[in-house]
Amino acid sequence: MRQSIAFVYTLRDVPADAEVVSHRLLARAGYIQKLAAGVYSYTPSMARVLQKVSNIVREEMNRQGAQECVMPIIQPKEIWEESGRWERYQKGGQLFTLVDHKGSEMCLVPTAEEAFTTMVKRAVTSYRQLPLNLYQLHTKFRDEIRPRFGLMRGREFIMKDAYSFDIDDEGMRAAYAKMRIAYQRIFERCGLKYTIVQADAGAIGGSATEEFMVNADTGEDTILVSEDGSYAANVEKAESLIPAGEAGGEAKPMHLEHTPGDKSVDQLSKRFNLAPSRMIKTILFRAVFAESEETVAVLMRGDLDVNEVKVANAVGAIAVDLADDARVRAATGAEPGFAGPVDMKAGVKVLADISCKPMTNFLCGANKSDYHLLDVNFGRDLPVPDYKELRRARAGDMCIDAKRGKLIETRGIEVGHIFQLGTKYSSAMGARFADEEGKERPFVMGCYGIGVSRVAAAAVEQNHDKDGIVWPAPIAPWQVHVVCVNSGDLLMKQAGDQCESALEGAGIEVLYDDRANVSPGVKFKDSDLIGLPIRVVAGRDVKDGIVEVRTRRTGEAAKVKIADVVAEVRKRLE
RNA sequence: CGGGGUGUAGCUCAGAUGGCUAGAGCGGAGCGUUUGGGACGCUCAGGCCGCAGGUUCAAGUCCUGUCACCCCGACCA
Repeated sequence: MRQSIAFVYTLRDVPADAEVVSHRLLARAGYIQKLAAGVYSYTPSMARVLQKVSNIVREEMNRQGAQECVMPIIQPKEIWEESGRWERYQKGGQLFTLVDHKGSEMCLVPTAEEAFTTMVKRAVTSYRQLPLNLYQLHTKFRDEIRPRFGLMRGREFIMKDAYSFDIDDEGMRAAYAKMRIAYQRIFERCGLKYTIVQADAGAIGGSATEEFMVNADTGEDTILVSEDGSYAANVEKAESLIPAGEAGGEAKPMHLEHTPGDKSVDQLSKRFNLAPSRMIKTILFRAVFAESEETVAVLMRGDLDVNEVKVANAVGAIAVDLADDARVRAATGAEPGFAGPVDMKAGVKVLADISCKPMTNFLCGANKSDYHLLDVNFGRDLPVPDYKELRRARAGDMCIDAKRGKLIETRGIEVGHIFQLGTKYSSAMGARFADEEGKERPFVMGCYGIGVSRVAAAAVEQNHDKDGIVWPAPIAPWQVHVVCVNSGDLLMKQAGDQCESALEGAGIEVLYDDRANVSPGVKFKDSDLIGLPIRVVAGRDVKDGIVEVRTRRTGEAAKVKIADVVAEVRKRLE
């Protein structure tokens, strides 16, 4: 492709709204343009990158026996009501909905469990037709509460989504294992360094689920990894071992203490010279359900933090968030900062983290402004609560298997997520088949997503330098950038043309900067920015039949005869 | 949705206390000089100052509303 006629351009200035490096570089190098918040146009060069990623995905999916489909992007409300997700997604504010001319409600799909389940249930009636794994590469829509970071969190994005249909759990696990292998191969082939982590299933549902995280400091997800690397989990899911708290001793009588203004564990620790692990903090949440809301009080040992995802799962809520002051007052009858589990108002669900279980003679809020209770004991002063694992694991905690060492915190970009769904959708939607005994059974499903456009952004996030993008060769829009230093110089022009045709003849994709009247400096800057793996420069040495071949990542360059360009480029692409 | 902020040329931005015939740099067009790291000179084009009201002799500037976008927080491939 010749740059003199290609729609390839670069920007000198960084668009004001570009914050993360992938967004800045993709915009400056002419790969993407923003059309609306979280909505991007892909230029020809970006389309090539997306094609590369898509093809890798396709090959590895097909290799595992999955079959490609194309599903509607606009879907009727009905199937979403069948699965029960219309309400949930709308409540989350993430569903793009529209109404057609006759008043029917539709949505732009955020994911396609319903459509695939419907398609399969209409056509598959017997176990003999199973297993199946169907997928598509298509645009998805989520009206993100806050789109940001360019392609990283768009409202419209390209996703590969796959759905497996099996006879039983064993089949589902086998399908899951295959997808896990496919994903490993895909991300390796894309040249990404990644970590597989245990994850929370969120709105998709299901049991075992893992995320594929591209390692990047700018990632939005926090990951905890054991020192030996064998345990890795999203912080939403992570578990850990913690030192026992300070012992409280034999039960003493409970008493009220005046604690004016002391709302924090720190302040109380100082006032009573009491270790935070001797206190229980009571954190109030608003739990959102499909048709209602509830106040939930979570009891947590004073030196530990609450994991909100675990709270939501424990109560079966769509989401939980910190209660606002009004809700706190309604639940406790006191100002925020003095909430406690003793005599909590009716209607407030009380949960306790398991770390609270051994505690005796602890300190907690009194549900009375400026007062706390000391020497409180479960069973005597308040009912024994429902104990759950609600604690947020932290860096420095011991891995649940202590032999693996302590947990280290890193960050990642979620590019893939695989789920063992079970029969959540098939049961809800009446998707059944006849088994060997002729009995009707729901499909046992799995679902598997890869953010294709996000993979491209993550690749840039992980592969760039001060001058621009450094594409991993397998997903670069072209393999080689041939740069003619001065297209007005006949010899240079001829050498450039020769390199272009020799490389293309060898099946190597070439972007050829043949622009006239563009200074060499500009061409080199643009070339660095665009970031193709190999650069071939037709410059001052062409009079001797020599061009320069340079590797973008290392900057290492060699002078080679024009006749040897193909061989040199091939060597470097390996 | 809550909190903060910004809308002026294709892009990045400047335009105190209202006086504008609206600017700069970059980018673009033309001519010429350049040609191994965003080169130089001359000339030129380019603006419903986000939108709608209002105040005023006078509004890019003040007021009201509205829309869009960005940042910080709760959601996800």
